[in-house]
Amino acid sequence: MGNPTINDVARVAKTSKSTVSRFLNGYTVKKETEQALRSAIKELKYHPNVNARRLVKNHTRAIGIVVDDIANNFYSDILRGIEMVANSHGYQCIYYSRTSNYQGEYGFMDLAQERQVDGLILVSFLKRSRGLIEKVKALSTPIVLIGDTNKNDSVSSVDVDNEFGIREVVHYLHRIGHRKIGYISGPEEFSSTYWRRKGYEGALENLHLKSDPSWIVASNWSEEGGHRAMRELLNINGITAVIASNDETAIGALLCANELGYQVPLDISVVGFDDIPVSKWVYPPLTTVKQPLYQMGEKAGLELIKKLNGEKERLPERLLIKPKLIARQSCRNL
Amino acid sequence: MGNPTINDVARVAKTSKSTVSRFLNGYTVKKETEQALRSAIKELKYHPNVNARRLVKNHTRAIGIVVDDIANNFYSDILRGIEMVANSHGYQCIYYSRTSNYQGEYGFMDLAQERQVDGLILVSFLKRSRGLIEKVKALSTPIVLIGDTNKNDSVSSVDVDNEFGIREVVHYLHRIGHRKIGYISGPEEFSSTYWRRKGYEGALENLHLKSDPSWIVASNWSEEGGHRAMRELLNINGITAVIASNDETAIGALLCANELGYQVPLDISVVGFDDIPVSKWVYPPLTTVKQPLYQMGEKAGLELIKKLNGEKERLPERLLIKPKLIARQSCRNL
DNA sequence: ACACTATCTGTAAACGCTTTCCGTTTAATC
DNA sequence: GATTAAACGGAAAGCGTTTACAGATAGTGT
Repeated sequence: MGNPTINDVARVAKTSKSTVSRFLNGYTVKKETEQALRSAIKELKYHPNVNARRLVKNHTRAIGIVVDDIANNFYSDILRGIEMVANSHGYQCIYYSRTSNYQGEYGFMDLAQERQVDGLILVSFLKRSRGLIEKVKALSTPIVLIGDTNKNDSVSSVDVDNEFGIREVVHYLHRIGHRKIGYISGPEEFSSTYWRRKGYEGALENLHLKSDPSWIVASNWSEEGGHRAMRELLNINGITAVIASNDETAIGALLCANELGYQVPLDISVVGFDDIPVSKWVYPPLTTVKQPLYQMGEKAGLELIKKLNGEKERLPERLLIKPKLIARQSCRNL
Repeated sequence: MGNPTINDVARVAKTSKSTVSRFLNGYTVKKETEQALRSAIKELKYHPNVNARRLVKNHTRAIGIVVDDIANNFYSDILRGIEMVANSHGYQCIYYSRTSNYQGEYGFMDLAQERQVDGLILVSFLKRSRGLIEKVKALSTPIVLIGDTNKNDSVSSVDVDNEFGIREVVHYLHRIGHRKIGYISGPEEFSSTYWRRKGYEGALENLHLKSDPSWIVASNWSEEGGHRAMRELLNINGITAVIASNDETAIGALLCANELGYQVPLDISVVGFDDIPVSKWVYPPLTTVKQPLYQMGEKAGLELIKKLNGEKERLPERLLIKPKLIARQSCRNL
């Protein structure tokens, strides 16, 4: 009827349950007992009850990965990265989708508080609700954040080096001859908007390129927003390239240019940021900055596991991963 | 130091632990005790230890959702559907990604055997390894399959009504004037290949349309395969439409037609199957059959929950959900 | 033969909860 | 004031593990 327990295998292997337990946990037992144990386990189809084990061990060897929405596969490489390092350290991953869950946005906190997981990785590129960080810090569970985070959050986090990424773009454009470069910025509430724009402005200054406030137009990271912003930028005399602070915006810009009779990259170059899957399918294939998602996942996983392995009181760390420029066909050599 | 337990709550609320437990499990208690309990719980930040509870209750109120690969978001609406009904019945979902997991392809079976979940939903459109079904049937855990399944698997499953879907396509094409229709079939190892082709042949017969074995060309559900198949089909004299048995193939066909100087839909109409996200972005936007993913998820979740709720010995059921034709611009009215 | 480690094994308590049993208190109804 | 029903307390057993601790067994050197 019920499932076989450790007692059952002790009985058929003619030994005690502590020996069985020890064997199961990797302690050495005599050759003969080992064989008896193995055959008993096979015969009974025994599998340890993980709930009992977790109860006494007071840890689960599982980490919770909470995403805004499982249906959003922008993250998928991050998840792969986390799963990779988690598994190789003996941890299981369990996923929690914030938006689709009826316990609501904070439901994931129960995962930790009810001791279903040992630690949490929170991956989110959406705007965080105010107070999320505070709530999360109150958790006694180790946690690391991936995504749009601030320096002073005092929670461990990993993010792309946004400033570096855009700086690379400017340098690239400069190298291939561009001198008057426009910029489509993102929504102010994201710190990555700040850092990306800083990368743009810093690089311009570094290269002694001219700059002008009117060359930066604010937008909202949507295709339609990119479209509008591009129309403004196209009015600027002598502009040869525009950098959009994300790919959707860049695609909107592409579309706008086309509609207005500009040829990309002949008449104007455009570059994006993120390297979302479609960016290579649009026409022309978009030059962009690839977010190092897999590595971000790895780093976050590693950081969490370090915390879990005794280094509990380790200070919050903020890891910035350098992204890579992917040159495709949306920029012209001048 | 440690986490607060039910005993602590009892102590500060000045009641007994059995009362606390009863309260936590939804039995009615006096108004005053309820208040005392609530404030004690809040004060201590008490959260029940789910592992202890699962141990004694011998169920977890969790269902495992195993997918081929979390990174593949073709499924995402299925997942949403499952999560929706699971949550509304008090079940938690935990995801397991087969390919990315180091325990290997069958690692998900431990989820059940170690009693981490009460039931399993296996969603897979990839080719299943031989023996998977057998292994899964040996599990004492309730299970339902989503995807490419056979009638005689004797496991509950839900799938699209493939035959119906393609039949709809043929009728649609017939209605707008097409009479000579080609078909690009899929890999033989999928039962959906069989049913879709059956839908094509059946509809032709129904409508007293001419048919010919050479109008059906086998392919492999890849873009490149669709490309090759289309080249053959385009040689047939007087053909006005071709049905591809999935969207990738259809896109390959589109590309091929373009390269060969045919205009879609002017010179030839093409329709796909699946309604993958890109299908609306290609040129021209692809007419296709939308898989009812969300509903499939719902149905599967419901079926599993029925099994879990006592109806354990219910016979395996096979649910076929009717898909819907999405008419876009890749077909011409003749 | 002996003592002496070094391995291996069994006993029992513990983990945090649910549940049952039963006797007691409290409140509601007539 | 008597009767009934609802809520409660306390104790105890049990869920399936792990883990001291102490006991047994084997292996070694004298």
